[in-house]
Amino acid sequence: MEKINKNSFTPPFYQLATILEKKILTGQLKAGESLPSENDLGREYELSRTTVRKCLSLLAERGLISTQQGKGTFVSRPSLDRAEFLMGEFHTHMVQMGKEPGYRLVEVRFRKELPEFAVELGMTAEQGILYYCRLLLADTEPVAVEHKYMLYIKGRPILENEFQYKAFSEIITIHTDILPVRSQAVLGAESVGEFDAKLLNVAQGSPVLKLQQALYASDNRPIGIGVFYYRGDRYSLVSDIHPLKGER
Amino acid sequence: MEKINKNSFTPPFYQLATILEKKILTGQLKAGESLPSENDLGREYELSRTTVRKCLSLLAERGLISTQQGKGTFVSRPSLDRAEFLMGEFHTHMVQMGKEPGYRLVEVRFRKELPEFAVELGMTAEQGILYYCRLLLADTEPVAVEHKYMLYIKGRPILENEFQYKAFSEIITIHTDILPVRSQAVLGAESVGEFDAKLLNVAQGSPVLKLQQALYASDNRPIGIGVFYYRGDRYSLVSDIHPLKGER
DNA sequence: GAGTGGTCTAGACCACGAC
DNA sequence: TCGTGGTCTAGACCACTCG
Repeated sequence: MEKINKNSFTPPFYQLATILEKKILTGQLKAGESLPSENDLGREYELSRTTVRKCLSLLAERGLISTQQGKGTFVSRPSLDRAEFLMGEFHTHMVQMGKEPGYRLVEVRFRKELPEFAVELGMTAEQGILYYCRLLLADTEPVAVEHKYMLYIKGRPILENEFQYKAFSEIITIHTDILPVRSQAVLGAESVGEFDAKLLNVAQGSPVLKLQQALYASDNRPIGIGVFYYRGDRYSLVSDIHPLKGER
Repeated sequence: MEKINKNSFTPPFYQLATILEKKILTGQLKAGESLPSENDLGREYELSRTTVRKCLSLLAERGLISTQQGKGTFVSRPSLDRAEFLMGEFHTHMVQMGKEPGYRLVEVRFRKELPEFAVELGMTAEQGILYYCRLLLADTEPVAVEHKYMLYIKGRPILENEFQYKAFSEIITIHTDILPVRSQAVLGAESVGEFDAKLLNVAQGSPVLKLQQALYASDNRPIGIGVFYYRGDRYSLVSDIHPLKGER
């Protein structure tokens, strides 16, 4: 049996995690089987129960095991064949990809009516809608178009440079004094329409990733809605699942 | 100051998390600011440091705060304007959506050569390739096509019913005796080709979500590659970000 | 050197599931 | 009733950052 090296720079909880992970990956522990109890693991590897639990929660986060109170800890089924796609801010993402992010404000305007899809999401125009449209660039090449609609309440003027980096939820707070507390995003594939195709410099009907985001106030009323169209040939999401490293 | 109710069924670490979350959402704690130290929080709310840390790790998971050893704990910027899309197995996903999942095996065959995109990913045909193609259905309607390529090594016969539910990584292990340990998935938008369009019952060139998955052995060599095309009009991914509930 | 987060221990009580 | 995971405490040592 592999032992814990207490003099290593790799902490014990992490060492134990890699040991258990190996047993799962090599089939010594098979899907559906139960692990030894936390107390047993503690005795076996001479660790406190707290440390064992920290290790197990690490494996649970990665989807390798799951726990059931009163019953035990069990090896999960899939582990691979899973994918997790994270979308942060465009700016951050481009920097990570080694590209120079850029923005071009296409239009800002006050609207009296909402587009149909926003109404379907339960949004109401109330005093009006503040709309803006931006083009997102990578190394000066267009990658995505962004359309945003938010409730217009305060008479505060709009400053162009606000749209450069600020997050949508931040802009909404400034302009409406309403705090968004919940957001929902839907990701799918569509054919790009005429207007957006021109901005993106692609043929009408080209495939795009569509991200529709809705921000909700604490009373569950939508106060801002955004739509992004990402060029299918220039933008994709990546998910990586890899084993724990023996050392950190 | 809000206090911790030690008689509540909601555990203290969770109560503290909702208190701190509220302070962040309402702007009492602004982005970039530092939280009180863990010891201070413990004194303030009469909790042990362990409990305070459990609460902070919950908020960190949700992206609300981040910690820096030796410096402190800080409020993060975005919180909303973030999205997390999880893709599990088709079967599970359909059941969650209240649909009846179904599968139709279109083709299984032995190939001597790999398609170009698989070669570009670094895969080699070696003794040959086992290829299969499935149609994924929801309530008998086609939703996606799946193409899989894996190394062929053992002379083991292929059983049709193996492809019904088993995960790709499992099938690979059975047929090659090689354990995949890492997977990478790329998600994007494309126009569907003639072959897949017919299977999906859509017009050629219709927008589809393309998921390309590669499974790697421990020596970092790709041993299996899969491609999914999901109908853009019938499949999308959803991400929800909501505040902690005061009660559980 | 003082303060911060990161890790670990030993022991306690609770809620749940199974017998 | 017993074994399981879930939570909490009080105290310890370490690694890192900063003045």
